[in-house]
Amino acid sequence: MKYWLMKSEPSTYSIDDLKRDKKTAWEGVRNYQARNFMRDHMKRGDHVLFYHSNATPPALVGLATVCKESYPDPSQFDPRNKYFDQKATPEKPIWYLVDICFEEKFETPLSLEQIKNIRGLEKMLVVQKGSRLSVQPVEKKHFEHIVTMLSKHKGK
DNA sequence: GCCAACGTTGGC
DNA sequence: GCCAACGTTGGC
Repeated sequence: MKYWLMKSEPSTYSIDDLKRDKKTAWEGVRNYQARNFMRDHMKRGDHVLFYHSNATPPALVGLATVCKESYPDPSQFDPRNKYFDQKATPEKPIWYLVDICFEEKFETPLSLEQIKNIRGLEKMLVVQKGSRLSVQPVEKKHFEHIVTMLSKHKGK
């Protein structure tokens, strides 16, 4: 079982959107490192911290799970899509994604500012300066720390 | 293979 | 809106 953090701008796709949809395809990731995590390492049942970037304040806002393992991102083949990639073909896809399913919206988000100031979480990738990765691994101890603090389903 | 120019991310 | 920190592109 692995743990991840996925970023989304709430104006693009928020935790409330995921709550409504129950499930979503994580389209539009165009960074190789993030792609590799999704394509090669994210497994069904892995836990995901949902993060709002470019938000006021930027914060962890909920939990999701990986509910479908990697497959080619369909948006790369669609010329009308903003994520269209001319170099990609269905025979040779470049970009991959996973589906994630809604688990929980935190009653109280955990802001980036708070994470920086909580002893034990200050080493998380997301608070490192210049960490722009939109899909990133999270250490088990960090995940559990956060779930213990925020989740209704503590310690599962 | 280097690296300058450019584009993007995301906190502030 | 600014800009630092990255990642990507493409000429050489």
